[in-house]
Amino acid sequence: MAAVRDSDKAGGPRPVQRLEVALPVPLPQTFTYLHLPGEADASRIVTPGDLVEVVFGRRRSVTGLVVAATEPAPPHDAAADAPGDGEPRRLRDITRVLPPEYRVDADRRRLADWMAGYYALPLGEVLPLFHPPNPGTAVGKGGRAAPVRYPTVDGEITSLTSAQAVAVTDGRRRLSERTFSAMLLHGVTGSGKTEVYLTLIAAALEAGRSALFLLPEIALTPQTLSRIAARFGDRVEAIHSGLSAGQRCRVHEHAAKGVTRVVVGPRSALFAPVRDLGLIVVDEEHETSYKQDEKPRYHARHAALVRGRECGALVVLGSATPDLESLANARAGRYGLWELPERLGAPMPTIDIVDVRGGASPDGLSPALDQALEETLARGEQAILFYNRRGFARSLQCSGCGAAAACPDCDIAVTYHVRPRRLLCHYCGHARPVPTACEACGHTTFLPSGAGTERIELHLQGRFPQARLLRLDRDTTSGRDSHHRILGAFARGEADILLGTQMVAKGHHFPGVSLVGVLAADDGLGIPDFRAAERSFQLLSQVAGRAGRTGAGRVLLQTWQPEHPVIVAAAAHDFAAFAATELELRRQLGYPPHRRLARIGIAARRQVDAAAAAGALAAALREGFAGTPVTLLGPAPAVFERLMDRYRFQILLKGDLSLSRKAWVAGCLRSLAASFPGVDAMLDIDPVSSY
DNA sequence: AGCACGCCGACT
DNA sequence: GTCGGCGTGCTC
Repeated sequence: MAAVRDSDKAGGPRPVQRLEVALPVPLPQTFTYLHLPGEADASRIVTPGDLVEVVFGRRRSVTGLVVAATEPAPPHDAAADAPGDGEPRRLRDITRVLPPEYRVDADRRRLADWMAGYYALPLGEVLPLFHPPNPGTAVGKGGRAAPVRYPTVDGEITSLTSAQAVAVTDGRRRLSERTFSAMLLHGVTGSGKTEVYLTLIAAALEAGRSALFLLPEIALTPQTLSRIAARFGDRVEAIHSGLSAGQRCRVHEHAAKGVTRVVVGPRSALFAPVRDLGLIVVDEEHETSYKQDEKPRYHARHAALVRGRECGALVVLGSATPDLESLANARAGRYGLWELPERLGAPMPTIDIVDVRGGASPDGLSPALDQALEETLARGEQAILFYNRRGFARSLQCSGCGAAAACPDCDIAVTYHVRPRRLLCHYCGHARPVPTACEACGHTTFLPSGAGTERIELHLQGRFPQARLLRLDRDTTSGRDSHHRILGAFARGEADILLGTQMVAKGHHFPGVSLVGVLAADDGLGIPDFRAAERSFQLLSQVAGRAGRTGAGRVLLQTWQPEHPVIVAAAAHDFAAFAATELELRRQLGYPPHRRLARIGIAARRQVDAAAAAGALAAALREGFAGTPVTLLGPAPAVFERLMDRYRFQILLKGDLSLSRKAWVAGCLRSLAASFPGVDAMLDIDPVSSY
């Protein structure tokens, strides 16, 4: 591993390159390595953009990005190996140069730089998004990745409605201009957004360009993939969670070589190295799953707009319930707007609000919903019931002292599950048997309080014993593909009732469903988050959209707040009314989209440590932001103050943070960790929730 | 972030 | 007596 090979048999030392390499570690600097072109495996001369494999610290193999490289030159003086001043240190050689398919080209490099700056991260920390794990390990050559084949779907729609045609015509024109533009495609459920996407993708391909099609992982159903495969055959490949590292490498290489022209996948698919990118589709653009909830905490929708800008592509954001930020951008003229107001084939379902005040039963079905369900089943039609809490009961209360069984690590009541029978913490996964006696007072009887899908399932089995019932929640979808299996079985009419959590709301076409029942429509409204209303409206609209897509459909919203503007607007299919009310509220409170948000989380094993660090950080930030338009809120204990045996505090920053201010905040967090050992701090730019 | 070194509790 | 908990220190 010596940098200088003075025993070269051809005579004279070999030329060496000095490389500045960005590595995936939370350190701001790059690292210097040496490379000897033409060594062992005839490795080539390296230029910025190449990926290399290096030994780093005690790690055998880390993938890094070359950000600077000297010309190959004979290694002469020892100073070339030493870091300028101070203690001279022998530099390490890189282990390997990855094949050219893995180079980060100029467009993607600009995206990486933007992400590093915008999210205040070292370049190396966004780097893993840009290549598959263990790049270059794909075995075999030629051939397509095996899992791309899906059965094709017959009866493709070939004629467009006039609203679709407007979008497609405008989109084609924008594609032909080969400059960046962004469009918001606002189309109600069943209005044919997908047909617009597919037609535009076809147009991009005709023009010799490539396309990226992003959608939430949960929407990556065999149904969806079949439809895309039917249209684009072997020019399309999908990325999803089921792919092995080797398969991911294969997709990556095909995209880089220009064989694959369309890449479909969840947020991570945005970084696929497709050539001549002309179109990026972000379907269900309001979905919060586009925000990654671990480092790097980026938003794929935002990053998609930047990638589109960097390569002159058309970016289409589609939703039935656009994110209010996207709506504001469209209204401000930063995005164009296409609207598909009409549902195809069937009218919008009628939505009735059912006031359950005073009549709440633990089983969750009002007389009105019970009757509607009975009638639906009698007609041989299908129903979906939505209740957004899994388990049997929200908590298990001691009937002696009233204490609810708690998680030892989270200061949260554990949920009572019947199958299997246990107490489960929904935050950390802690599970324990149901106690025979109260841990606090010794009483031996308990009260299951608050409903869950298991309890409702039990009730339905008793009430409609002849009905075939499927339950869909995280507990029934633990196995591979069980999620798709349950949805597929229901779509084929193999069950009469689908009961579940928000999983039942997400993009699936159920032709036989004529009734949707929402058991607690106001459930999400009490969440202490500024986006609670928006989430609720989106969820209610989405689940309502499952009803009657081929015939007459009916939706019942059970609620304790029948006059709540979110419930009223959802029942009236009135996105505009919801948006008007909510945007005004956001304006008054200074929340997005009127002002931007950044959230700082501080966590420590001991409460005093977290509190002290949060206080010190807030004081430093307050001082730094004095006289600027940035407002600081906090520090305050997080909504769930203790999770996973860690006490959590938070600070919110409201207002536009310049790149340099973000970098300054990130620096404050790093020095905080240094002066408060055992304290973790993280910065979340544009958080998707404020707690 | 890994990954290894280093010093205090409950077990074969 | 050790196995192993996670504090802390470093990374070209």
